[in-house]
Amino acid sequence: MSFKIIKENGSARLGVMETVHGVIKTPVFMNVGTIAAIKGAVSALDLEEIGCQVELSNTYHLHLRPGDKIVKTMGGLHKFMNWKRPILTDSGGFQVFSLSGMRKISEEGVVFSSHIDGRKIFMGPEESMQIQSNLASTIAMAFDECVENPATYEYAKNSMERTVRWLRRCKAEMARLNSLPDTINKKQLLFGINQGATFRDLRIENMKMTREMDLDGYAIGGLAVGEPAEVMYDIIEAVEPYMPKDKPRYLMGVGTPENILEAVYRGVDFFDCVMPSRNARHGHLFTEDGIMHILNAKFETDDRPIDESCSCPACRNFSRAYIRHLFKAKEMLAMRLCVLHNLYFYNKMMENIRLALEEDRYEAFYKEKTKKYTQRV
RNA sequence: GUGGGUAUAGCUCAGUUGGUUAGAGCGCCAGAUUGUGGCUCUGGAGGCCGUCGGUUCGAAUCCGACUAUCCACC
Repeated sequence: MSFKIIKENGSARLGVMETVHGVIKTPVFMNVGTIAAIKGAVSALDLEEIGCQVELSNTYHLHLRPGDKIVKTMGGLHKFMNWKRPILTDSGGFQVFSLSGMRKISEEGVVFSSHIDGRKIFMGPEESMQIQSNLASTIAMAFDECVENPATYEYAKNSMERTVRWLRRCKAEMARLNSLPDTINKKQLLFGINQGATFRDLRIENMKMTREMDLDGYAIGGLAVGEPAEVMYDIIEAVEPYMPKDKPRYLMGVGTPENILEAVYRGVDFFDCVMPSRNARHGHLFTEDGIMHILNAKFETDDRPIDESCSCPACRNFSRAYIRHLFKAKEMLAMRLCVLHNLYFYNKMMENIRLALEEDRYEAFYKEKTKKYTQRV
């Protein structure tokens, strides 16, 4: 693995990361396909067309179904879903806390009940690494605890320290797994995750300990969980000076186009978010002219595409009126077209961000786009 | 034509022994959604209670006629 910064505009960075599954140009948005498929009937075949560089899948979900051992038997995630480019697997830490009603956390790990059938499952740092090794993703995420917002200082501190101990165990386990003969991807990379809730000192303390471990990348987790956006930006600014310059930075689960523009400005390279795909399934679309609700009555006889400046499969072929009709009729094609559009928009936005960085005009670019992307169509 | 049933929101229907500004679900209109349970949540608009008349302090509710509609039988 190598990561190179090609250009800097203030804190914002234009970079290139080389992996065993190909090159990733940063800043990048990773397209979320939790269960090895993008929701909305979107396959790996479509991902190329909408400009996806990295696909993101989930340890927790794939462990429960079909089971990581089955994926390994099938030759790993890449072969299983027919996607040759980089894949990042989320560790499952977030899902353990967001999806399972019942869970018990200890130093060893977490006991939780499956959201599918309720059976009890244990997952700790070693289990998460083993699952991700079986999935054979390009990048594995460390197993962490995502603390709820708001959190008390004491809880956030204890949890953050435990996350660091878990990270050490993740690193050791990955080294062991990558040296085994039957491991599919022996060059699997590991990103650590910064925690500490909304407390600047905890975030910084955590980052100092995390960077000691010399990881392949550094993520900021536990944000965009209900705190105001200004708090999120403030935490990024607090942590950024302590993150290694020569390694990729990943802001987990973020966010709106505005959030991404602001975070790139503050030095973040990787993003992922369910927002473009989930909102697409509910008719909430992102366009160059702002946010559009395709279900609004005013689009009933609108013959124009969703976004007249867009070249996605939906905009090249279909009208607002037609897509609105598909939604009203609960036709799956409506979701598919809208998911394709929103992901195309996000990937194109990242491409435009990289172009602006290349041309040393990011600051003006992001201010102009932030204004446009937050208005309504 | 005869007998019986029904008539309340765009649709399907609740509505206590008659008692304030008549409700629900769906639909419609609008908003939310941030390391995904194809969800879920939050607001809003919308009714001359088929029509006319009667009983009553008071009628969606009781009575009569009419109209529409459904079922059965001629």
